[in-house]
Amino acid sequence: MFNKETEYALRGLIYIKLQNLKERRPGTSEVAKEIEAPPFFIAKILQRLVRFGFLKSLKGKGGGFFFDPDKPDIPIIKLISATEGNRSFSGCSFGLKQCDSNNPCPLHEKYVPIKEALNKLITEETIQSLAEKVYKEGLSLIEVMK
Amino acid sequence: MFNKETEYALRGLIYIKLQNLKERRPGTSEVAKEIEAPPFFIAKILQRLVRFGFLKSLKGKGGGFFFDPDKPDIPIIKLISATEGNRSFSGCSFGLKQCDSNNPCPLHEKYVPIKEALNKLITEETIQSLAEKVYKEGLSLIEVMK
DNA sequence: TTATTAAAAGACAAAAAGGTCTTTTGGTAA
DNA sequence: TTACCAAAAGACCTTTTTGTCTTTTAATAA
Ligand code: FES
Ligand code: FES
Repeated sequence: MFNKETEYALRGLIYIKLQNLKERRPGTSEVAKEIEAPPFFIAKILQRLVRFGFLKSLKGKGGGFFFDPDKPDIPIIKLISATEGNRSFSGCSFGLKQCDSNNPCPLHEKYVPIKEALNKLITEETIQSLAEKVYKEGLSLIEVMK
Repeated sequence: MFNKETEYALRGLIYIKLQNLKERRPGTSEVAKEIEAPPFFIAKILQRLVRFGFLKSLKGKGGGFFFDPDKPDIPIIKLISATEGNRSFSGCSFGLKQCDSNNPCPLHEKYVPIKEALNKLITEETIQSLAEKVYKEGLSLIEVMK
């Protein structure tokens, strides 16, 4: 569905948001551990997210990552655009250069509604809304033994 | 959506099916040209499809690729399993090791219906049904200038 | 039976994705 | 003001995906 970078970014951002609510600013190694991502890789990904303006960071003792409380919520479509380019479900499932009802592929008719549902999902849900869901419903960001 | 190999395989198989209906057996270079795929790459892909049993082939003069008329239609989920492994939309969008309603990710609830629609699509449609659609509706397998 | 044709096989290579590590820079706190 | 800490930057590596090419094998037709 999404690539690894997007998955780690999603889980990482949600973890950071959750910690921010507890007045904490987690660092790269904590995030890596808690979302089960490769430590150096998540470090690089979080750096990129800061450069993109999704996150803020502080160096040195007590440093770490946090959300700017003044900024609006981040729809995950924005995250996906940043991590994988804006291909976000606009393309043709069949490989045509563009998905166009004037030149549809044989999957077009049935695929378009699915694409629209996906686009709706990633437009409506935000990092913050997902974090809230995790918090309220006690969900896990990693595999859990039952 | 799908990877390149799957896309080329899909378009290639449909093109071959369409030609078979006209009592023709296209070869690799014809298929490559008609679906706008890299010639050596589609050659390799078609070879694999023959090994998987999706297609038959004949060497030498008048040779080429064709479907065994005695075999049942091929649902595209089978093609996808062959080209990309059976990950076919069973996984978690969030990157959890498995998509499980007992340990759902925050996207689970809204993602599951989409996944089901996708699975329905790729289970119901076959190479043959798509070829028929292309034939009946005069669709194009490549980009078209209008 | 020989020339020709076209797929099969498999080595090779470029590009992208995924991941690791070291060095530098900018903060914090004692 | 120094010692330490943690992110930033960027080089480097591995694996997977995508693509190319050469050689071999098998079929056909003259
Ligand atoms: S043209 Fe292929 S999905 Fe729309
Ligand atoms: S658990 Fe993530 S999609 Fe089902």
